[in-house]
This record gives sequence, structure tokens and C-alpha cells, in this order.
Amino acid sequence: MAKKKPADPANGSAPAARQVPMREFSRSLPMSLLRAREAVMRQFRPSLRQNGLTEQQWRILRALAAIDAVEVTELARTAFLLGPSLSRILRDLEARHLIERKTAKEDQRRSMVSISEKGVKLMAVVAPTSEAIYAEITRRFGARKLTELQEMLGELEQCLSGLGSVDEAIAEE
Amino acid sequence: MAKKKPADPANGSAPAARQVPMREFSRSLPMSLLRAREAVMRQFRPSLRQNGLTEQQWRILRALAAIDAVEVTELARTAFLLGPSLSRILRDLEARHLIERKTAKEDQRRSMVSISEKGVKLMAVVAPTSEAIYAEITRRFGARKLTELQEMLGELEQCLSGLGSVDEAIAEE
DNA sequence: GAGAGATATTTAACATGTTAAGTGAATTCG
DNA sequence: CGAATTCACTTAACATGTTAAATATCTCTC
Repeated sequence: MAKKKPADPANGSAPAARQVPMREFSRSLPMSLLRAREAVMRQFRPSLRQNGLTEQQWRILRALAAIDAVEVTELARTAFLLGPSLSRILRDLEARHLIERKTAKEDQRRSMVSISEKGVKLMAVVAPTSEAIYAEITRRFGARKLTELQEMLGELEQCLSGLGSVDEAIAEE
Repeated sequence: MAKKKPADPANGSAPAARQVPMREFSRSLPMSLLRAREAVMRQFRPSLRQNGLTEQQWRILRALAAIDAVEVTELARTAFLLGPSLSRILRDLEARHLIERKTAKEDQRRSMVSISEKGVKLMAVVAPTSEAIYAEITRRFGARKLTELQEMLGELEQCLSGLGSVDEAIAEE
């Protein structure tokens, strides 16, 4: 495969065929966040996969490791998963005996979820590698810078969370 | 590598049932990035949805708007989609006549994709609202801070992209 | 110039994201 | 009390993420 593609006349600007006026696509905030996250997750996925876990399943186990038991709704908030996704994943994790479930006595609607012994053992296997990867990322990017980045991300989240959507604010005028 | 395991006994909160030593979950970088991105996308999704577009479909149209025609592989890179996803979405967009496809003459394997007239018109409808939302986000978060954030995200991506995975670097010892 | 390998794209299969609807249990209120 | 409402969770349906395999085409070598 020595052949070069002849074209690609300036990958940045392009001939602009039928240009609709917009920011350059690749520089949009959603894309920046998506690419950054993907770059990070690409580091973790192989290790997780080796242990038969997806990113989301790992999130759930981690969320469960810190507590005794939680209701599904609360877990969804912690692991940042939507109800339906969580519901499916819990079904699977339960079948694999990595978690346990029992309905709450005082409210039959609620289901209390907790990590099982097997789940704890699996975490003990995965955690060291996971932590090592995180440490390496921190080293490469810089610990201070990493903290700074996380603070900015938190602020961004904050300033968009409050009070209705941006969309509404715009519709007002 | 780092053998220093902070152990983190006081993990900030939670009764800590069977604690496996790890960073507090909610402060991990992947979670920060995920939440931030979701906060941003939550602003755009309603408007896109109103126009019958998903986030990814919109990405593709935007990527196509700036150029005359691209091959699928190049488009996948630009829109940051995996091949299989792109393949499905293009099938759909073509059926809706928002894009056009024709196989390249010099290489029958390649398929050249371009946005259609109808696609351009749809973009013209969506773009103003989309830009307004972006402007509002910029206003709330601060233009300078936004630029700074994007730079950091770019650097993060950069420092993780080069040469092999973090995993390999760790396995080395 | 036929076959081995490389390349572009698609299909397959499974897991999750996303919105809407369904189910059963608790709560409210007339 | 009992119908209406709310609540916690699940199912359904469709779109995408993700990896592996299949297809078709092209390129290169012998």
C-alpha cells in the first residue's frame, strides 16, 4: 500500500461546496469532549474486556463497591446510566452472580442492589490494572493539569444544569 | 510503575462496605468527561430531534456541508464514527434523500458521499438554532474559558494518542 | 495473469443510548 | 374506602457503539 491518495486539498478548509455558515465542525465543544473521552476510554477498554466487563458494567461495580446497597434509581444516578440501560445490565450482572438483588421490605416497588462476593473478587482483579492505567494517564498529562481540567468540566456541567434548557432561554426573545 | 496505592480509607462518604481501594468513582476522568458532554448535548438534542435528526446524523451532515464529496472512511474519521455505525446511518440518510452516494470511477471499492440539496436545506433550518444554543453556552461558560477548555481537551487527546496504549507501557515492567 | 495479500465497505451479533409505553405498588384525595 | 395519581422499575422499539467476520475490489508478486 504505497499509493497516495491524490486528493485531500487541504484537510482543514476544503473547497467549501455548499457552505452553510457554521463553526468549523471539528472544533465544536461536543466533538472535543467526545474525542477526549474516547482517547481516555481507549486505554481502559482492553483491560476491562479481558475480564469480561464493558465500560458500563465496570461503572456499576465501582458504584456498588463503595456502598452496602442502593435502589436502582439511585444507582442509575451514580453510575450515570439511564433506567433502561441499567435494567438490562443488572439483569445480566445478576445472572453472572456479580451482583445481588432483593426487594425492599418497606416498599415493594424498590429493589435494593448490592455487589456479591464474586463481584468483589472480580474488582480486586481489575482494579490494580485500572489504577495503573489511570496513574499513567495522570503522569502523561500532568496531575495539576488534570485537576484543573476536571474543575473546568465540573463548572461547565454546573453552568448548564441549572434552570431549564438553553433552548428555552433562546425561545424567549 | 507506581506501587504507591494511597488506599484512600476515607473515601469522602459512604459507609464503605467491602471497599476495594480505588479513586472515588464520581471523580474519575471518564466520568467527568461523560457528564460534561451529556450536559452539553442535552441542550442540542431537543432541537435536532424536532427536525428528525439524531446527534450522529447531524454530525455527518455538518461534516459533509464543508466539502464536495468524501469517501466513507474519511467521513468516518471526520465525523468520529465507527465504520459500521456510519454504514447504517448513511443507508438511512440516503433513503431519506439527505445525502447522495456514487462509487468512485477509479476505484470501485470506494464510495463518494455528498450532501444533497434537500440535506442543505435541512441544515439551513437547523443551523440557526444550533448556533444560538452554542452561543448561549459560550456566554454562560465564558468564551475565554471555553477556548482554554478545548485546548486542554486537545492536549489530553494528544498525549494519549501517540504510540501504543498506556496498557502496553504498563505491561513493560 | 492467476493467486496471495491488502483495502474499502458492509453485514452480523451483541451491548448500550434514548424515548415511550407498560406493570405493579404506594400515595393522594374526594 | 376507592378511584386517580404518582412512583419505581421494566419492556419495547429503534438508533448507535463495538468487535469480528464477510464481500468485493484492488495491488502486488511470481
